[in-house]
Amino acid sequence: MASPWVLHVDLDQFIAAVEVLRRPELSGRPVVIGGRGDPSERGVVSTASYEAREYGVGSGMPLRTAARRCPDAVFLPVDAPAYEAASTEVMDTLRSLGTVVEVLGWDEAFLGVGTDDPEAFARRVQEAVVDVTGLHCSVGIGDNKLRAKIATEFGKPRGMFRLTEENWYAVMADRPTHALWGIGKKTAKRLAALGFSTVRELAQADPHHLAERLGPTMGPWYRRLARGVDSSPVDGSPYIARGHGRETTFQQNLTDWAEVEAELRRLAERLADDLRREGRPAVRVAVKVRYAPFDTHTRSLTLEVPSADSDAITAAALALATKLDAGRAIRLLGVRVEMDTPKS
DNA sequence: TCTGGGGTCCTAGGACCC
DNA sequence: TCTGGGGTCCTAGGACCC
Repeated sequence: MASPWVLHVDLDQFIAAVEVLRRPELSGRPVVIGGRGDPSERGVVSTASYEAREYGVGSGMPLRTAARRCPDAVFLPVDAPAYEAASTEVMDTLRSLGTVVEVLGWDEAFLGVGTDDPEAFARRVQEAVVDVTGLHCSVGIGDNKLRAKIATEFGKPRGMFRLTEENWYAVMADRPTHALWGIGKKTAKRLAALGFSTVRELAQADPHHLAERLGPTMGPWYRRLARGVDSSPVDGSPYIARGHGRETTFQQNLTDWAEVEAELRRLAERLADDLRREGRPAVRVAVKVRYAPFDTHTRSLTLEVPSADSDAITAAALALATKLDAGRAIRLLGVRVEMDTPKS
């Protein structure tokens, strides 16, 4: 009888790999994709090729910093449609293997697989993906999604790694809590202040103590993460967004209020287009503002009547804008909408 | 380091109602 | 009069992930 396994498939340097595929002359060179591809502009690195990472360039880093660290890198603009097309090709390939596929963004997916040889299945996945798309991936093999996801890092690049209840503590016990999926820098710091710096320490923490200090939901959840416990199923049902947002960071801060209103109109109209295409009305509208230098706020309202109408979304955004500080220079503006969540 | 854009989920206070 | 407890909705903010 075949056993249930979770495979986490993660494309290696996905965006950079897509760019190199269509420009083979970039192969082997440091390539950095981010913003509009101009490292003198405001923007951050989306993905750096392995060659660029050698210079200390990584995701989320300001483009200016990346250019300083690796002046010889090729800088390219983000081309979302190209990555979406490549992603679709990858996900279709995964589905063709006859497994449940849960998509996690452009370059990752969980597979629910019944097999007695998960490594052999992982190899089949890697071969199918590279044959069809030319892209390489790493595979994490786990007895649940959490362990599969964490395992992938140990398989990179182009490899695989198995992480289960069996070897969980051997692999993870002495690592910082930050190594867990769902614990970021802020939470790791809070946990360290409570005396929990490693996965082992967090796993052995008193759950009541954690609930008291970190909340009744989050506290016990962090402890489960540290123990590698996760019972969530691999869910292959089509993704239904809770909301959509559009935002722009300006190369020069905005100080003219007429420009602020014009930008909000544009963002609201784009969102209304998205909503109409989906055939779902918005129930809430929010405006986001980032004043110079980096002070971010949101204002939101619930619509009296759910709507996907461009005028209604725009009117809501402009009404919210009256609560902004017209005297301050603005670095970023955004509009987001939330839809009604269909009850399952 | 001078900090994008697209998302998800949790928390917490106040309003409001019974 | 000076005081309840619970439930739900609204709003703002924050943490995290890719």
